Amino acid sequence: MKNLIDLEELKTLAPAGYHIAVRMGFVFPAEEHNAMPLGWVRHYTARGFMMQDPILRWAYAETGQTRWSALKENDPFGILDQARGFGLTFGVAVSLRDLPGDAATGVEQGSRSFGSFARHDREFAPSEIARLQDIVQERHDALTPPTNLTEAELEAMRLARDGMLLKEIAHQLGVSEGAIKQRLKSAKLKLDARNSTHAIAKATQFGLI
Amino acid sequence: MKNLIDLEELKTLAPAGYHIAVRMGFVFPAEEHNAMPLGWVRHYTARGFMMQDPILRWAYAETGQTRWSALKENDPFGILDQARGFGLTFGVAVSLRDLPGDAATGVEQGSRSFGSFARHDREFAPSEIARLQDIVQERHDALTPPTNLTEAELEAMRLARDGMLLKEIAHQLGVSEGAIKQRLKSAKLKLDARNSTHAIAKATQFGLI
DNA sequence: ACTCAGAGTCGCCAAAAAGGAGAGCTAAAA
DNA sequence: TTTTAGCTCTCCTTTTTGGCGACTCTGAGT
Repeated sequence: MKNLIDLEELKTLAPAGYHIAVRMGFVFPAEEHNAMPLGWVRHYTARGFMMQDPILRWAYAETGQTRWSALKENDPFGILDQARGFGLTFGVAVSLRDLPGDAATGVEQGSRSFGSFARHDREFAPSEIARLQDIVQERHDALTPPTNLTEAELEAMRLARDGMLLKEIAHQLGVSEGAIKQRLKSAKLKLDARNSTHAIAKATQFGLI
Repeated sequence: MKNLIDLEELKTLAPAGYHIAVRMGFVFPAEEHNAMPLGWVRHYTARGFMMQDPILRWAYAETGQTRWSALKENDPFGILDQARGFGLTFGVAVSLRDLPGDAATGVEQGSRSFGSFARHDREFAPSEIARLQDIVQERHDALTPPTNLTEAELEAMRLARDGMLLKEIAHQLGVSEGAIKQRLKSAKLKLDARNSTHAIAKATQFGLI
């Protein structure tokens, strides 16, 4: 899937780094964009900060926007202080979710997306925060998975993903090669993909296969 | 990539459910297997339990094995009690990581994998726990990514993943179509893949592209 | 009961794309 | 120097794709 995020704009809006997680599932997101400083990522990962991170804690619990500075009292491990040592001085987080039962998305349980953005020099302006929220919302919407793929189409894609030829897939599923072509063609159409490789990459990122 | 986990065996070992995350990145695992009860997943997700989950907290901080019953004193939100209402009565978690700087894996920062397993009727036996740890370790090892792919090979796969034709990729990168074929061929060899679609699926799951 | 639309299946054909073998060329490592 | 890995190219084969039409089945509406 093409990266639809304007990386230049994000680099301008959050010059010190950003982290975006789109459509969280049970525990993990459908897509992740991580441009936090490498030193911070190592520091953070090595210490397992994830479970104490006040930003993630907020993002899982709330919806809307917050400056990191508003989370200070909820940071017993001083993670925000340590982040400052990596140029992550001022920050803002946005979090959003589908409405539960939103028929348009076909997602029963609304899924959540959030982003965290940092700069070194000053607090974020309200207009910048609004734009960042829009960016996360756009990506959230872009990853709304199609729900009309049939099990036959998904199964054909699963086997193609594992490197099988059309004739092998056809034999394994007990149908003609033409039928497999038709299934993949239909899947490409539904996924708005240019070829089978593209369709399979998209379906994988959607968590469909 | 084929699912190499013996689902039947897991179903026998953890009849009430299991959740395995292999090779965590910053926030995101290379692979996730979730067979927890659907009701529990909804309950858990809707309430954002992830950030308070004593099992995840343990898994991010420790290495080895632990019974859920040993985590009770570290569960202020009573998540383990609530899990019991979904048949998740007895449980065990295992967590493991590469040694930092392990040359064999080529991973600078050792990555972490963990699993959580549940049954309704009794505590897990030590031999069962050992077997579960082996299963997670096997999967962890299976997902050791190859490190010898060149940037040229990765770039060709990225563009192919996004649906571009070989001639388009060649034009965009300013080389011949034959060169792109050669790069993909080399990538297929290194990834032990049967064709480009397979190679791209593998590279994606390894987090290489 | 009847028609209609849509989805799924299949075969055929021609064109496009991908894959495979082999060989030359270069730069860096042993 | 020899070796090795990476890149490039050409020629040829295999696979995939797109377009067409036809058949079946099912469910919705008339």
